[in-house]
Amino acid sequence: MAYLDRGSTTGYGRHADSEGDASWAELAKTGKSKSHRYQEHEAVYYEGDPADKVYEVVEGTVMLFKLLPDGRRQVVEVLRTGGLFGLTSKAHQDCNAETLTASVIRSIEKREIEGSTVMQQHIAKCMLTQLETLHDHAVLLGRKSAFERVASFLMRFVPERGIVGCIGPKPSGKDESLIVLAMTRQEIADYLGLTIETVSRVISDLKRRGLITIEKQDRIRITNVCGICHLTGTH
Amino acid sequence: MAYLDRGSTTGYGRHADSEGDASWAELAKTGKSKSHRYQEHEAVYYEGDPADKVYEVVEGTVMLFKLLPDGRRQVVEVLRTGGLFGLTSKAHQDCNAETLTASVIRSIEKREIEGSTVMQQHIAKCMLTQLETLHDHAVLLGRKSAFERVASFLMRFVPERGIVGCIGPKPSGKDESLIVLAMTRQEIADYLGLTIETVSRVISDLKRRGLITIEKQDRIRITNVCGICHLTGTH
DNA sequence: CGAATAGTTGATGTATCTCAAGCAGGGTGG
DNA sequence: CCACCCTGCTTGAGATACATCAACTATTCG
Repeated sequence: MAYLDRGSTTGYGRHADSEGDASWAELAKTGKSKSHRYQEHEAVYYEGDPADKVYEVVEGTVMLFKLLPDGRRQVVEVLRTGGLFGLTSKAHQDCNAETLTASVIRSIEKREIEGSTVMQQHIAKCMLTQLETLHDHAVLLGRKSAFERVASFLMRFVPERGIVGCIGPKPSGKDESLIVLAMTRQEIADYLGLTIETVSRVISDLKRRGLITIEKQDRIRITNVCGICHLTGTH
Repeated sequence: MAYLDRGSTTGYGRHADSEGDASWAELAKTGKSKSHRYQEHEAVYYEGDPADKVYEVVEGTVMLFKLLPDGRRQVVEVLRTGGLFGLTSKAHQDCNAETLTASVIRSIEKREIEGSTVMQQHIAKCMLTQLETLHDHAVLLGRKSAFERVASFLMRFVPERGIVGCIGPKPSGKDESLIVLAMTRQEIADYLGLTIETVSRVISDLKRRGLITIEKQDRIRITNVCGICHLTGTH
């Protein structure tokens, strides 16, 4: 695997990297990493905690967020299987980390990593993807309307669509996709820099326009993927 | 230098890392990196260009920005001496890179880096800082008011202040700082997710309140650093 | 000096927030 | 099993911060 891979086509928002898993598995065998099971909405660490470990989402979903003194919250990253977090150049965590769903998280002492080139390269690869995701998110937060934010958010869950070179719906029939948000309205709002009411209104409106149907609060069926994609502002 | 340094106290927005320079200088000696001088507001590369090099700001300031199809622009990073860019996991650049001031930029082919552990560690260190900066910026874009955004922006230029453990003004006399923005109002607006008019109004208001004085458009004297700091929303 | 460019200021519009009430689903206990 | 409650979500009415549109002013540069 090349250090700065020039051939990958990792999609928007995907942090997983199957190639890299080998190195973690290897470390796990040597007993140098610890896995731990977390419940839904359980804190992994808090901003300011000593930052001596690196964490990997083995299973589940984790969010990183920051709080302002008056209670305003911004979710800065949402990590899925394969995502790394706890990465910081400082002695203390810069974010809070909390599970969104029940999760399994593996942690490794940072000093263990110093010896492993493979690990370092895997971490570098993950950071590159995170950097790109954060760039896209800055555009979303700085320049997109509420509709565009929610549409972009929904498209994150549709694999192989909404990315460069998207070929549109399969010629065969329906352009649907069932997605599981695994986030409350409040978490979505804090991720998209909106209020819970605005998120709710936009979703209701998309429903009214026949672009989506709500199956169960956090399970949404996009009945017109292309329609949602065109609302993202990116295309 | 530890891979994931647990003792650094690099300040907000500072990407420079004097320790790492040695490795670049080393590569420069071997003739594997190229330096190039750029004018003010000259493009280094465009979004979609092949991403086969890594760049370092040797001197000057560089911004990375993204464009939406309708022309909306978001500046996603502002890099100063020591900052690295062109880092991406994909085959193509995800951003546009343009100088803000006349600059000297060094570039290295990505494949040259694959052999150098020192280089890789330096890059990793820089990415960690960028990740933290982008987290802070997400909070700014997602949750801060126009006043808080501009105040936070101004505080970026005041070294050793507005960071955790800030001890306030020196007991001796004035709490001043002269800063050089090196950005037009439009660039500031596109960085802060605002319009040029809003940026202008906020700056005028800060002037009216006696917190700053404008010396020359992009040279601002903060006459009350603590006052500005308390407007950032972070403290 | 005058044109071109960048920044400021004012008047008005509107997208999103705020505040407040109502609704739905899921679990609990009588 | 159903009434009740709790929590999360939705919807409405009104307020507001910021954007937009437009005119004006300051600065830069030939």
